[in-house]
Amino acid sequence: MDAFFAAVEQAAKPSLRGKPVVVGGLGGRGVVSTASYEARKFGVHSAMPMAQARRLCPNAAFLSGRFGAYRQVSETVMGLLRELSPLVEPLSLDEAFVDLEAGPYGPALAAAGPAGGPELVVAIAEDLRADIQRRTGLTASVGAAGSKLMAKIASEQAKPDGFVLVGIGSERAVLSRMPVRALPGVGPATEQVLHRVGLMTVADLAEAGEGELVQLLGKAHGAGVHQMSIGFDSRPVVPDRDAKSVSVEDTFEVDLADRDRILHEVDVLAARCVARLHAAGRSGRTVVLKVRRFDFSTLTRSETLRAPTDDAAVISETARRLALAVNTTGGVRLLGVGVSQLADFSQEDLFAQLVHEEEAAEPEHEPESESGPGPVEEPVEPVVPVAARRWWPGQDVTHTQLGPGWVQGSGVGRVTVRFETPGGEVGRVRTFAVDDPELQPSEPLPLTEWLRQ
DNA sequence: TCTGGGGTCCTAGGACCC
DNA sequence: TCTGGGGTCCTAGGACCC
Repeated sequence: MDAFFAAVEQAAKPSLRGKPVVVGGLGGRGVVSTASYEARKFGVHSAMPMAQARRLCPNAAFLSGRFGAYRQVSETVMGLLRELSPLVEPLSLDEAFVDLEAGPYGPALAAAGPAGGPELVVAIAEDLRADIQRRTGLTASVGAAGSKLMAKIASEQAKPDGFVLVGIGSERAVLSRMPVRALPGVGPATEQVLHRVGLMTVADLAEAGEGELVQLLGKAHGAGVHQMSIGFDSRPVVPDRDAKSVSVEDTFEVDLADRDRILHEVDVLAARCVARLHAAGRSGRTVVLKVRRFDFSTLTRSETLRAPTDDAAVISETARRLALAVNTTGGVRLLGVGVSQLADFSQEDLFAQLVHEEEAAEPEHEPESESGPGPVEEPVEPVVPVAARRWWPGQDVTHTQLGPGWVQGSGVGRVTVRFETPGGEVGRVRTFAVDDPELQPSEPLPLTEWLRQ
């Protein structure tokens, strides 16, 4: 999908169409998640500090994300992809690989031969793009090729709102002139290493050979980069990959210095992490604490338990213990709590299993000596988040008299709302007291009639 | 007003085991 | 009388992706 989050906002909010839109963290330490193409003209791009984006493009609309709405659109798009093949591998909310050969067009594609069938592929891709446009009101770009590598590169070239086919056999011709950075997996660090020895293009990499690349980049990465440089990629499209870790983290508006405050935030994060674990019906054996200090130095500390757990108290205590061993003088900018080595069962299953075993073995009952009575469990759940401002830019609201709209901004006891809907005209703006009882948060509206079911 | 959040994969050293 | 060679697990960090 093209500029996905920003495009959803423009589709939902008529007044933003054709205008620069920036979606991302609105706090003092936020970064840009997505910039619309209009905002990109000003130099705004993903991962840029929001403060810099505001300087570059002060007249843009700055919105925090509405992930529920993005997820809705994403599901519609993924559904369309699954009509093309059961083998759909999502990379994120707005991007996926599809193995066309495994789907209804597979036989026809095979019959057209390895280099043939471009007409059919073009037709499939353009139909898909039209369907996505019809169903979501948004544009998508499609790359088609004989491998994930080349399809990905083709889709980059197709953006925005386009289609690019890399025919079988033309991979090296397409790749050769590209900068090394165009290969997925070659980021700033790798690029620097390669540039330092004069390797600038993908053709240079192919010529250098696997030996030299392994020497420069290490075994796995070097071999992988070399394979890509000669256009070789045999990775299959894999749907439904199980997550290998679950983590949550928070950057604070102001660095945390107080030890008790840090421990409290660790508890809050552990609770959020456990909630996600529960929702996924999984447990984990390794607890990871992440700390980013005032100077942006970042470290992790982990502890592997004897068995997987999804118990909030166990994960909280472990994370706190790890936190106590970290030097936090100078202040903490970010804290994170994660769990890995995931197992497919939840704690309830484990207990049930344990009880069974104990009943079968001997009636002796050893109390869980985990921590005895220990410190009283603090109520970590109901803590009001710092960002509990009731109104945030972009938020969906409904007014009892004026109907649906969205928050443009709020401050000094006031909130400004624009009343417009996806299918309607550019709406008018009204301002209310922040505690106006006639104004309530509401659910995102569907972008098109098609999404309305 | 410097630098989010949620992931994946790889490497390297030390402990430990056979 | 002087220290092999593998394998696995754990921990920590780093690069990269969206």
